[in-house]
Amino acid sequence: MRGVASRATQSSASVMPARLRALYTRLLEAYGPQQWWPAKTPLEVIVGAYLTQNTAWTSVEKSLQNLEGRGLLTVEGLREVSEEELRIHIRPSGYMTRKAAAIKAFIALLDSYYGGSLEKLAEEAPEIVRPRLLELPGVGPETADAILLYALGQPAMVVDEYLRRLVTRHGLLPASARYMDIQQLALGAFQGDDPATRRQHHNEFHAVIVEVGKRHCGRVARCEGCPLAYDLLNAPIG
DNA sequence: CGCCAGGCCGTGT
DNA sequence: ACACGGCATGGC
Repeated sequence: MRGVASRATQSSASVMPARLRALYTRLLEAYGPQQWWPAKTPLEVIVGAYLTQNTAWTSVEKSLQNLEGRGLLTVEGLREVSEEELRIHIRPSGYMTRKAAAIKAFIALLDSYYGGSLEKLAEEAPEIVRPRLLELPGVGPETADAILLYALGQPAMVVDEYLRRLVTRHGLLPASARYMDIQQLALGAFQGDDPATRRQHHNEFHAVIVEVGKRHCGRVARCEGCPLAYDLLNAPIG
């Protein structure tokens, strides 16, 4: 017997996902499908996911071009390049020491468990892949889920700072909500859909959330060009 | 100039 | 378990 708190939680468990889905629908109608991730290959998605950690995407693009121009945006290229040289190429995206080591560690995982094949990695069950990714240096829950969803085609749900603000500021979850709390809520918003549709919604949700964040013009004041972004992300708490 | 960007990690309570 | 600072660089 768990009392009123339990009943309140169970009630929230059904209504909050519906409210979140309504917010998602508004965003999608306002901004349109985003066709994410902005990359040509799964490996480019993965490298981009590392590089974009706390970093503007424009900076990531510079690094990706540095790698692409030298033929290093391949598994073999990243395997053969020295970590020292890799640092130089990814320098525009910051944290070059950590990120170079992290990317090297991913290639090492790919080689030791999957024969250097991203296809084999994608065939592995996400329940196995996610914890393996999380053991890697420089991979937290958001990077792991971004790789699962956008590079490996799994129905993962990415929780970023913008989604956290969306759900807390609209009172769907308390400000103390953790990553997995928010992820469970977001997964619940689409659990009625068939798997393929669900994966597509997960894809578009994170994509449109980031698009809103990009257009938001800073988090303090209302921006003339993006009133919807302000309303959805900077809504009064509760 | 100061703040921020599509986080993660080590350390101190 | 949780808060907090450091990590590097470039854009605005």
